[in-house]
Amino acid sequence: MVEPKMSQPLSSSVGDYLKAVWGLAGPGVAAPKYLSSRLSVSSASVSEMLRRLQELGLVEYERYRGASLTEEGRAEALRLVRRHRLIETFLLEHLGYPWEEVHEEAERLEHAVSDNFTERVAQLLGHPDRDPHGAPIPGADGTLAREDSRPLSGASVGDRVRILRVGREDTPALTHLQDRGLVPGRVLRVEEVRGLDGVVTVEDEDGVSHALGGVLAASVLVRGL
Amino acid sequence: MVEPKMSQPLSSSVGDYLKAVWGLAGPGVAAPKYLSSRLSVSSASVSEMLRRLQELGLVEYERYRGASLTEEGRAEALRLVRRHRLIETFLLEHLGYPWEEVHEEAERLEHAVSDNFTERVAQLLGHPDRDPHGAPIPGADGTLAREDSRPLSGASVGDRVRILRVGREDTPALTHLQDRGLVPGRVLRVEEVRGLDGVVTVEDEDGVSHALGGVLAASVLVRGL
DNA sequence: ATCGTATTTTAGGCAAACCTAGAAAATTTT
DNA sequence: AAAATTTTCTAGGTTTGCCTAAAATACGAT
Ligand SMILES: [Mn+2]
Ligand SMILES: [Mn+2]
Ligand SMILES: [Mn+2]
Ligand SMILES: [Mn+2]
Repeated sequence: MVEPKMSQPLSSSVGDYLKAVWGLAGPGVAAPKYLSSRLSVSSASVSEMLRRLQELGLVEYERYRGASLTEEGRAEALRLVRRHRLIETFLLEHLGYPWEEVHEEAERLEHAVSDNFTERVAQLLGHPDRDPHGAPIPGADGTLAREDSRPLSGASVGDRVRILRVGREDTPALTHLQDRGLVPGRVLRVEEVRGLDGVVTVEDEDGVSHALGGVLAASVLVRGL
Repeated sequence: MVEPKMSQPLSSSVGDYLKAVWGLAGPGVAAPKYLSSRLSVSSASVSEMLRRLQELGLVEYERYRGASLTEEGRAEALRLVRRHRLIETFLLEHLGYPWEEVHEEAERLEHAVSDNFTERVAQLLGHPDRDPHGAPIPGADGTLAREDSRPLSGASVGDRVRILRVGREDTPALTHLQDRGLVPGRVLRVEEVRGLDGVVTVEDEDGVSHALGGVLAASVLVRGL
């Protein structure tokens, strides 16, 4: 149990740090270096913020090692992730945003909307369980569906798979995949997995072949058919 | 002409100050006292901010008198007002918010949404020209429709009028009016305008009478039928 | 015109987020 | 096991936005 401590609402910065810790590590420890590059902030800023987050009871922090979320920190991170993913879905389905642009807008809106807004959007959307990128949407109660997907980079030649999720959020990568129709729901057949450089070649439902570099292939999460 | 000066996006605080100056004064001068009470901020903070706004070229400021908007400041204020009013309309019509609750949520969201978001919402709503409180929505080009309404407090006994707009944004007042059906569009007959205390009594379309205090009556804007 | 009150400004502080430069610790390479 | 490199932390500084207390100015009333 954690002290209630009736805190004032947390800032956008605090929220983004918590999401970043959660995003990498789940229950594990996020290194300062990772947070620094992920949040585009100096390591000095990270050190300072981690000390403050510990002060606030949101992370456990050990100097020179990094930070992991407390129960309270995890709850706050999941609350933001829920907002983020519902907002993305809303932007796509109701405002006609292009698939690759929803993330950026959601990154700001997630800090400005109320719980009231969030739940009304959830209702409007019919309580979806995945966002436009295939990521599971945490429940209002903080539960998160288990993921049974595997990276395309680990598939074998001949596998027939369906894209379940795209684990990237930068616009260039999303645009690239979108242009080739490599989005959640698409069915692929694996033509080649090259050990040398990790390039994976797949054929889509229309018989078109696509070659993906190792890093990109690792972020395309699939499930066998 | 004002220097371009390619500024980074303005903060929420700056935006709310600009809206407050615009809200009172139009082209006139807003006194520090007014801004202080409207924004719930100390007069010291107001002095400081007005100096900065002048520095940024957003207001003209004369010590001990107050501030008025420059062209650039006015444009920014109108941009925010447009967002605010479109968001309110959206919250009411698409998310089912109660009439009296839309303002508060819009006050935060107006600072977080992009122009892209704003214009997509405008399109979704069919480019409305009034928000749920009857206030005109500025165009994307910064134009604002002329208002030909008069305060109910200035009406004469026997007048038949239609509510065009409610010029309040605090939830208690809005709830009070909403409960009595005194919202934009409603038609009323003026039964009494009491010189002594300014109380105005009106009869609505269902034959129900309502007495409004002078201040409240002044914020109900009507047009003769 | 002067007094008293109300308003506004100045002075001095504080907290949140960021930064750069340099010191310290950890890790990897030789 | 040193040395070299990388990572992290500390020190000190900046900007934004707020505050209280006290001084300066303006205004309204005698
Ligand atoms: Mn996203
Ligand atoms: Mn964010
Ligand atoms: Mn409003
Ligand atoms: Mn606002």
